[in-house]
Amino acid sequence: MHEILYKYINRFTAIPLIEREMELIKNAFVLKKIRKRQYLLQEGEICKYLAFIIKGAMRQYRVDDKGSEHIMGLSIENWWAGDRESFSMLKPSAYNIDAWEDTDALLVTKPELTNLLKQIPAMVDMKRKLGENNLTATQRRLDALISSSAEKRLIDFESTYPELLQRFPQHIIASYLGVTKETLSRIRRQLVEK
Amino acid sequence: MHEILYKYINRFTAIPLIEREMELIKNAFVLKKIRKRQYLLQEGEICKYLAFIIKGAMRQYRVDDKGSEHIMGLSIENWWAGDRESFSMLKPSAYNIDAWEDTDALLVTKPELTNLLKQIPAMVDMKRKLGENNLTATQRRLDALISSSAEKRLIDFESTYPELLQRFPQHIIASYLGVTKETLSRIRRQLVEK
DNA sequence: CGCGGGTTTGATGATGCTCAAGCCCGGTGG
DNA sequence: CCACCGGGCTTGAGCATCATCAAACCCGCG
Repeated sequence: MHEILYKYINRFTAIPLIEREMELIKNAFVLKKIRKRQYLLQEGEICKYLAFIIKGAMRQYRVDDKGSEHIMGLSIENWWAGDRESFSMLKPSAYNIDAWEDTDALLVTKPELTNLLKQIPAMVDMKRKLGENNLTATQRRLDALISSSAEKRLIDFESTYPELLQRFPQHIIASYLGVTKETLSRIRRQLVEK
Repeated sequence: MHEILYKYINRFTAIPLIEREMELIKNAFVLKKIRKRQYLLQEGEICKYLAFIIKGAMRQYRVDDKGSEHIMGLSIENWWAGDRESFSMLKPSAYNIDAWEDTDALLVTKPELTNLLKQIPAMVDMKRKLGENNLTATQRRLDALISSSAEKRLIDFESTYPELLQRFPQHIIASYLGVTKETLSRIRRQLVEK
């Protein structure tokens, strides 16, 4: 189970994990099975765990005053789930995270992660690069929202995240892109008609 | 000149800077005066410097195919300027950064910063928190874009960044919020009429 | 005085939302 | 085997929001 995580970490660093480090990781990351529709985090709670997804699919979203959901993030195998703001600052989260498919994830708490970072240089590398990638991805999305049409955002999304397209229904993708499901449907038709 | 930076760094850490560390910082951060309208970074270049602003105001923006500008970030005293994606990954930037007012900034290169991080624990703390804050701010902006009206975005902006309101003209703020200057103008009138 | 940058206003049109209805399809239970 | 149900997707009509384009205005400054 944990081998997948070791491999993942090694992809980020020039200093591969050694036996002792894998042992530490194995103890810190606990396997949790999360059923479809089950919450990993609910609005108002502090995000206690970061989850590395072994199998399955999760979504992070906010519910507005009118009751509609807005997707902030989607994650599948080999991705992370968790509200980093709440996790790192120990503040109540504004978001919900739940499983869209039955999911196996490895959970780690903040104290345990901090501890690992003190002892495992490879994980420091990973964390740094992960932070960079995250910021980059968020900025791209922001950029697209202020400067591109919904059509362009869809095209970009399809080429950037083809894996996600096949795992989540259209109304979820629509919300991620910042449009309604009806609008997404119409945009898709227009694209086919070309 | 560098004292402001020392103070800034100390705000992020429980381990205050010592004499020797300040010396290192002083050598790594070079003062640069940037005239209004002068570029710190142009699209296509690799972002060689992170800039800590001592005095003045800068903006980061993208120019789309139609030639209109989209503001990605604004910074004034005690903030940073620079394209983190380009800086950390050494990739050509999609953005321009220029001075909106005559600006004094302390510039640091990536090798120098890396070196400082190896030697100064306080700066590691600062970098971590800065990263967290940055991601948080970007996520909030993203959230607002997919789930709030332009009116709510303006109200939030005014209460979150009152300093910026007084330093940048409305058409810049409008672009930051993802609307045109005309729309912003009308929204403001509506708000006054209430 | 006139110029330039910034802001406002108006008219018009595009884009995307809302609400409501119908469709498609893969279960599930009679 | 069929009827029905629910979730997801599509379609249409009407409406709200916002962009675009053009013009006027305002004001500080050379």
